[in-house]
This record gives sequence, C-alpha cells and structure tokens, in this order.
Amino acid sequence: MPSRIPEKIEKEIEEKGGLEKLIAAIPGKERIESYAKIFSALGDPTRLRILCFLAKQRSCVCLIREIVNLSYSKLSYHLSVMKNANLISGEKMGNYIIYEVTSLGRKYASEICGGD
Amino acid sequence: MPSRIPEKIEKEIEEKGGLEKLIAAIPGKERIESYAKIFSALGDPTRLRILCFLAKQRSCVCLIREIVNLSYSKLSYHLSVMKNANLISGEKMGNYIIYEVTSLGRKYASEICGGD
DNA sequence: GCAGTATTTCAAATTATCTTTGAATATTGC
DNA sequence: GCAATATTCAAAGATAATTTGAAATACTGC
Repeated sequence: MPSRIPEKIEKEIEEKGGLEKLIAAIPGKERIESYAKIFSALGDPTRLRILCFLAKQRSCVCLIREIVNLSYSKLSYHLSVMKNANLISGEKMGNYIIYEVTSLGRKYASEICGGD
Repeated sequence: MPSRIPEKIEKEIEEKGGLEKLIAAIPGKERIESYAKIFSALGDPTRLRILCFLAKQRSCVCLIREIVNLSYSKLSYHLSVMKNANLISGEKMGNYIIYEVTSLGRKYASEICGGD
C-alpha cells in the first residue's frame, strides 16, 4: 500500500510481521478519543494548578477561586472541563459544592504535582 | 485570606497544617507549563495515533502519512507539535526524515496504546 | 546543475477554546 | 417568602489551534 520507503525501515517492518500487524495494533477510535479528552483537559496550566490543589485537599469553589485567582464563571468553565474528563467530581454540601479529585485525577496528580 | 468556607473543609485544612502549606505545595509556573505543553500535545486523536504507531515502529513521514491518511502539510504540523513537546524526534536518513518516539513519548505510549 | 521526491514553511481561512458579562438557579437563615 | 451567598449557565467576543493550498528547501540520482 505505501509508495516507497527506506529499505532499512522496510526491513524492520518485515521483522515485526508486516505493516498490517503494526496498523492493527493502533487503538480504536473510542480509546483514542477518550485519552485525547483526558489529555486535553490536562493541557492547561490553570487546570493543572487546580488539580494539584484538589489532590491535596478537596474544596469548595469559593476557596479554589481564591487560590487560583479567577472569576467564578471562568473557574466554573475550567471545573466543567475537568469534570467532563473525569478528573474531578463535585458534590453538594449545603450551599457549597465540594470538588475533589477522582482516582483518575489522583493518578495524574501524583505524576505532575510532585511532593507528597 | 479566604472569605467563608464550610467548617468541615476548614477543619481538614487545619489538620494538614494550614492553607499556606497546601498552597506552597502547588508546583511553580515552569513545571506546570512544561506539563501543560506535553498534555496539550497528547490531547489530540490524530497525534495519539501517530504516537502509538511510532512507538511500535520508527518511520519516515511518507509512511506515517499513509497510515493516518493526512496531507503532508497537516501531518507536518502535527509532527512539529509532538516534536516541540519532546514526544518524538526526527533524524535525516538520506532523502527521508525518520521519526521515532523519545523516552518521554514511549512512557505515554505505553500507557495509552496498550498491547505490547 | 537539473529533475524528481520528501518534507517543511508560510499566510490566509476556518474552527475550537477560552473569556467576559450578566442573568439564572439553588440553598440557607431569617 | 425574602434577602444573601454560592455556583452555574448562556451568548457574544477574543484568542488560540488547526487546516488548506501554494511555494520553498533539501537531498538524490543522473
């Protein structure tokens, strides 16, 4: 199927059982897109700071807001991105919503946030 | 510094040594931005497919192009994003440029791409 | 050095993401 | 039920990422 590629590379491919086999090993659309969504959500400095803070301490929106110094609506947007990627979850506690990291969020936090 | 937060949360913070301590544990700008860059680069389905393929087999641009079915210039753009994030590297081989995953790229590939 | 192939680069157009402002919803305490 | 607080939502605008198509670069073989 491919046109012309360097011999050296072609040889390597043959040794691995051929191109078809390599192509077949690429994950399907669903898996790829689910990871892409997670990494997109992680790909923003503000959201990483929020993740690192929440990994140490669950918190209401009002406190996160003070720490990352954002407007409520901006923060709310970023929290929704993280929530949709299943990095954090929120639950009501009286008048407040308390956000905390999910186990997925914790996994990435432990890689990114160091310390602890 | 914060206004009013739920008692329960306030208590948890005190038990951890206070808010200042938690804030101090958030990584600095440089570390945060460097991770954000990597995750942004990973946050795209096309680039994840390329990463998974290259993790199994280094390859010239022309072959990658056949596999992900993109125009040269589009592919070149995505390769440059991945290269800037230090997920892949390219070296000349005759008339070709052979791309391969870096050790950082391999680390994420092993998480994302499964199989092998 | 010329023709051909592989790859990148550039600028313009398109699309997606983020920000802003203001209003909406939900809960609490009176 | 009303006022106050916490939080989200929606629409418009701003910014950033991606796509497109054409032209530029770099290497190979003659």
